[in-house]
Amino acid sequence: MKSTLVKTAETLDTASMVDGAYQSMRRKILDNLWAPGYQALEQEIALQLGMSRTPVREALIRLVNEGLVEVIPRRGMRVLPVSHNDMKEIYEILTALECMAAEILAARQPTDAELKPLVTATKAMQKALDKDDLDGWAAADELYHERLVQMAGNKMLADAVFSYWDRAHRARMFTLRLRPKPVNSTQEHMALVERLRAGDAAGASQAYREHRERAGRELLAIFERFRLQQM
Amino acid sequence: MKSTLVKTAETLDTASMVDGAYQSMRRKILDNLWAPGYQALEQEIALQLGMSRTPVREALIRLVNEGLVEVIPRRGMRVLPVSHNDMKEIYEILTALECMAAEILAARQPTDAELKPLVTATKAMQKALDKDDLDGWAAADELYHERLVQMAGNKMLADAVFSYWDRAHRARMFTLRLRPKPVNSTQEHMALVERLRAGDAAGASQAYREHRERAGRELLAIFERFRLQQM
DNA sequence: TTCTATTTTAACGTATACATTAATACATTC
DNA sequence: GAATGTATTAATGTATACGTTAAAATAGAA
Repeated sequence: MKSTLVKTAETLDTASMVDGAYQSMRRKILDNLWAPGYQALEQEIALQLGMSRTPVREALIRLVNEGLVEVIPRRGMRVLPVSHNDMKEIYEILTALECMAAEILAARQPTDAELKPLVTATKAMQKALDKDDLDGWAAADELYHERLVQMAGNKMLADAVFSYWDRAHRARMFTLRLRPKPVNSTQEHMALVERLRAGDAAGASQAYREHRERAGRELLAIFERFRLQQM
Repeated sequence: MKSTLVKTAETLDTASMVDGAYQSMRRKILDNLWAPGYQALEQEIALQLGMSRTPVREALIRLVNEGLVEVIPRRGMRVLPVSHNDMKEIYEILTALECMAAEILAARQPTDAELKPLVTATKAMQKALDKDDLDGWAAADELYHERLVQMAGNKMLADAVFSYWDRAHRARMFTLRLRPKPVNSTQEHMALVERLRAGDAAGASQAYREHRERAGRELLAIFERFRLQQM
């Protein structure tokens, strides 16, 4: 029972409580604090976040749309596990979209200056790899792909890619330490940069595709090796 | 001022009022009853649909996510126009996703029985074209593409495609009578079916791509010819 | 005991209430 | 008359109220 509803520290930084609820819940899911299968009632969440059910419900609608949770009528919301098949579907979509991004970018003949962030990110990957800093490697890898997708200039495409990344994020983090050390990644990334610089759309697309298909294969192989039905 | 809130005819057929509100608004937008730029307050819509603001708000969140409307703090919701650039972005995404669908399907070597719906739809297109029934042609064309995308078996990909179709729907309908009669469509569709039957993934993708890129070019050309900034 | 019928509970979906605040209208000053 | 400050209005964002109904619990019968 709250006497007054003032904005708490948790919600102060965001514009609205709906937004605060959305970000807070999304983070909990991505960081695996709310593991796949985790259930909670609207009321519980509202209490946890220090707000009423209304903004929580509205935030949940967004999360449902993004495929991160489901809402079961009297069971509350439930964090959706990602199945082997989900993973396959997501990687097919990402392959299609990111290849298109690479192609668009190559067709635009980006200058060296434009391409610099990609080179920088690749160097950071190599440096992290040399130090056996897998988290650092993953962060740099993500930055590279993020930049590349953004540079293509198709905002909707970038948003879609980011949304699918979110869904696969947990699995990617989980497998990070289970798969072979990504020793070829640096050279693959640089090769792609070369194609982009050369304005070779087909080559860039092809390079990206092989890169992505290998990543997808490795990830799905781990699912099978560890007999994971979902995660 | 309503004495009692009973379910009206409009909402009876749907599970929930949120769903009813969502479908009703979506339809109004796709059918251009709520034209691009149309504005309405939550309260007005609620009154129109015979419900309170709550389900209207929740339905609006979904429409915002799908990119059909925006909600401006004190101006109510507004139906989003689709700009020339939006159109370009949407067609790039659709090209990527639908080509991937064609490729996946071809790789699966679909049987003649499986491919039959595509052949049927193509025949319906030709028949409609012979009768100068453009609406019939468009419906059959849409069915063909819908089936193809569904047959690829990637549910998420299909959902994404449908969502982007929605956004481009008004523009497609508008240009239907402004562009050259689609005399090559039948033969292009049949050619694609042939590639699918042959299990030629690269060929299917390529065929789809040319088909889509031409459609995109024609549509964007009409935008320019008629000096449309948006629609 | 086990199965069925009934009662109770509680979570949700929706409606309503209310405080906040942007936008407008109005008044006042120079 | 223009510009600035104040009062009013009204739409939203959020909280709360409430009826419905699925699920759980209990009671009763076989």
